[in-house]
Amino acid sequence: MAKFDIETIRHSSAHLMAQAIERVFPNEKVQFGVGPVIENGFYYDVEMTTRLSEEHLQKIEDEMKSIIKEKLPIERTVMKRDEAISFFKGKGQDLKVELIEAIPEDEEIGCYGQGEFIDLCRGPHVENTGDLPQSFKLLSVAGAYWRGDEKRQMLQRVYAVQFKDKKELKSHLNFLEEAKKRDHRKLGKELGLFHFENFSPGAPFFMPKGAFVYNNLVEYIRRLYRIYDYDEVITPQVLDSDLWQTSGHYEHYKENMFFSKIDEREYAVKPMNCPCHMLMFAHYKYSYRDLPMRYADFGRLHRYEKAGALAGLTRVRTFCQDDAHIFLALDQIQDEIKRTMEMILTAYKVFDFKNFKINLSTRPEKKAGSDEEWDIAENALKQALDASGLEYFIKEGDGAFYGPKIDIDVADAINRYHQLGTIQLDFQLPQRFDLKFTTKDGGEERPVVVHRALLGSLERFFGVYLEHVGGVFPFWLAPEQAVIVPVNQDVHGEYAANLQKELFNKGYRVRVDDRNESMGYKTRQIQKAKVPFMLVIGDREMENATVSVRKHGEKRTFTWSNEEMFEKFKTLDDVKYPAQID
RNA sequence: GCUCGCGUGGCUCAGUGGUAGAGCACUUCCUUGGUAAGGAAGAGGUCACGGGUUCAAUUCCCGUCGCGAGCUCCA
Repeated sequence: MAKFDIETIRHSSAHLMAQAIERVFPNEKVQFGVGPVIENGFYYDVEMTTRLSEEHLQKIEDEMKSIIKEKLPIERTVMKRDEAISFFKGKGQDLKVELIEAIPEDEEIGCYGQGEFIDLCRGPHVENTGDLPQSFKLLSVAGAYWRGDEKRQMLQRVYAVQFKDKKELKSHLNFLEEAKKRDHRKLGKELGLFHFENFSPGAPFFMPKGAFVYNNLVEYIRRLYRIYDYDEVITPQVLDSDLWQTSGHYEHYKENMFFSKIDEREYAVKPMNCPCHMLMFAHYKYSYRDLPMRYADFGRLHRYEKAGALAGLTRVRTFCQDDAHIFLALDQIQDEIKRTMEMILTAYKVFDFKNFKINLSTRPEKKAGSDEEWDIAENALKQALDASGLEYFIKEGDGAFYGPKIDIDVADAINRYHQLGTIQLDFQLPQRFDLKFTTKDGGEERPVVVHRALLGSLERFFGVYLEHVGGVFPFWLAPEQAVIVPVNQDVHGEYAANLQKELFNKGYRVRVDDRNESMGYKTRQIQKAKVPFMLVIGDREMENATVSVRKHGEKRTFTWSNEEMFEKFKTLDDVKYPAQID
């Protein structure tokens, strides 16, 4: 199978699927849109009256396999534009005609045919349907706008995965299974961390255990703030629309905001903290000596996201960011970026994210600010990254209109990437709010603003992290760190309760399971709750001042003396304290 | 917002044009147990909501809300 690369195989398989669809529905006018190769497979967009279901997918898949067995030769033909247009018109393939019309006049039109099926295509393809491996699977069908335009009709998009052999296909399907098991929505419900209610779509309800973890994440970030010299502020939830006019959100972001009218005044619920921080900076007069000034804010944000865009904790309507805005002079950018990168990577290490991609996005076509400012800003970001020695990628033209940015995508335990941290330079807001600071020579200068977040949205991070650890929180974050199980409640219960008290007084979250249930039952429950340690206490342990330990996910047990346990717990818990500065 | 699918006790899910069932969880009793379910009994549901068809709707149809897979969006 080394004869063709996987791209070609997937591409030809897309044609194969189209041919199969036509055969499975001989009495129907099936129109084809585009059928490109994507990561792990391919899809084809079709327009037809039958709504494709699971059973249809199976039939199509079977038909594809039989076309492979027919070993149809795949042949390329070239047509002139007019010829191609009338050919596809004749076949009723209006969508294809539209595609051809979009091709420049002087270009020749390539087509590939296999048996009765012929498709517009640039190629390349395998030489024979018999060359195609059967290592594919049709996964799903979903709506997709023709040409990605929400004003055009919606087609049915059939998704498939395809690999070079069955082994790879199987491992990919296993990966999908694994991902399903780790789904944060599932884990959140199972572990009693959070859930949703119909009364407020896109708004998670964090139950006590979930709230504990959530707050502990915030506490960790606060500890970093202490070291990195941030000042936390608290700002209002609802502000007059005039403010959003000034900030530009009213103009650019109105569709995503919640409004309310009271006392004949229009208010908006804040979708971002930045305007509040701009007001704070503008409220007093500051000197160059005060910069950089760092305002951190865990304020609650609300953004109206379209109903169809909501998804678990990854896309919500109410959330909070580990947000901060840094006010600084132009020549302080580079140092500050370096510092911020260091801070971000410190946090990722603690959360056990090992791989990440750093992207630097530069000026887009539609941008605010002068080219000189952009030069300074982009160079500062570049130099800071270069100095850090980290590998990064440049995304040309992908910056925000108000300034360039650095995004960090981290890989989770099953190697899926998620964008978490972001560092964005902003020239716009300081201007809109007419921010100034006094310079050394007594003059005035406009500060630059850096928006930055380490975890991004706490909600989203919670979801990503929950999937990363598969629901098994590390000791320092676990809502329940250990459960003590007395072998016999009457004999060992009191001793267990005393040990629990001692651990409680040392600051640990430990519970005694004194329910009238068997040990096997309790073990199962504790394992399912993914508690880091189960501590069993019976005669042996009472006598020797030890505990029988079972770590989550392990079958074997071992013994710790109480002293060893205290020591071990302390080490594991200390992770939450970031390294101190020199 | 759009397309398709889904919505049944707290959870996971069966099921039916004649108003419902399992397992887990919960309650009580028995059991005093050494590492993934000891035993028994019991309680718990306007079958998401609103309308329509029908003698009869949880089941069929329409609408609303919510969820899921995508599309679009994510200055």
